[in-house]
Amino acid sequence: MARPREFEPEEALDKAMRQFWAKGYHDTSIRDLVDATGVNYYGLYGEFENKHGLFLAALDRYRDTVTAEILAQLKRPGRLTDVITKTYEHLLNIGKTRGGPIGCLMCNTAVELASEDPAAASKVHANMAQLRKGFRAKLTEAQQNGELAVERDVDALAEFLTTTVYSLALLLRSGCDKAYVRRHIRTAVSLLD
Amino acid sequence: MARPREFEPEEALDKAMRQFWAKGYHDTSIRDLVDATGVNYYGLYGEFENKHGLFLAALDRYRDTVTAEILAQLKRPGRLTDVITKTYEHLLNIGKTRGGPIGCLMCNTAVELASEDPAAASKVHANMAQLRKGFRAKLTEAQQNGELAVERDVDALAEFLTTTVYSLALLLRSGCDKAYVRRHIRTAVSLLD
DNA sequence: GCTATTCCATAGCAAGCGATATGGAATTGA
DNA sequence: TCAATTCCATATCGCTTGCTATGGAATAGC
Repeated sequence: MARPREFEPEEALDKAMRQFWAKGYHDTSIRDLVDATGVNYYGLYGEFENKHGLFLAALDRYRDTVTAEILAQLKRPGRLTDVITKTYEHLLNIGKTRGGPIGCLMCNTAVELASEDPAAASKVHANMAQLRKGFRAKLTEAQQNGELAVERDVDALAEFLTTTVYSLALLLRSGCDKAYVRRHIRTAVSLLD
Repeated sequence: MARPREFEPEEALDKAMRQFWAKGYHDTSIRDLVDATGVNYYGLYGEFENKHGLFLAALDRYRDTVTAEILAQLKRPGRLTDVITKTYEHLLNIGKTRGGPIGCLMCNTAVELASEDPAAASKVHANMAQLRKGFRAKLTEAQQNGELAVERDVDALAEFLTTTVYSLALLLRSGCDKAYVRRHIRTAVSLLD
């Protein structure tokens, strides 16, 4: 061993993630990341290969924290529409900055990079698949409980509810007020009645 | 008069619009725009004030062409669900490049710029309002025809259908296949039954 | 105390950015 | 025919980009 590093990798990654989340990939510079994390170039490039590597790590971090929390919300017991609504309501409370809501990193990345960055696109789709799986589990459970008619297409509904997560993030990021977003939640969830 | 210009402003704007549409604002350089339009710096800066001005003009151009076409689709006669479905299907056929679909310029802009660029955000919201109005007219007509129950909330549905336009664009841009997008259309439209 | 090793801080690199300045080509009216 | 005007083509500006190189500070084992 020699001189110990003066930063916590996970903490730095968390701050980098928020930076990318707020400003996107292209509009975030290495200097921005150095400022946001408090870690210098050497540390950043030692821990992650380059800007792109740091970004991919940030996407993983997002999955492991934000998406994981959404999935946890989905697994909480309760009536189908209540749990789904509460999960969506939870989205309204994440990703806030002083400048307002910043949506969802995966949604932002889907728009900004998916068509030109296969590695990022892959992580975005993996995230969608995780959400879909979570919704599907809840929907299947509801069919067994009799809350959801057995003839409903659980796969199609799970896809729809997953896309709605992204839709809500889009509305938030584009600056729509919460009342607008809540109406969308109500309308989308009414599909389950 | 003196030497006449060698480009057509509308044609150049159309090409610039497609460039921004495909690659976004930050990732499109002036050189890209010069290459895409065939117009040199002098012509570009003479016609539009700067990069940002050209971008705002591109958003207007998008509204006047692409959004106008969507609204025209909505106004065509036919049963409510048929017209809405066909309008959504129409979205699958626009914004294609060799590299695949590029979604919707307004949706892309909402994600990339709305939080930092008030002028762009304003145009995005105006576009949403236009779409909402178009959907609302069709929904109201359907209520009068008896196709849609009078107790349904036309405003909430119009908002929902508008957001769905953006959702579909998001799915297309993120690389989801058409079958996936079509299932989303079917599920969303089923809300009107 | 000394050397080896690892990390921090900063200067610097080539390349690209948005924007502008310059010189010549094309067209007009006199 | 020739000055005036407008446009095209290109060189160039100051600045930022992602990334690297360098010199010194901090720790470890000996």
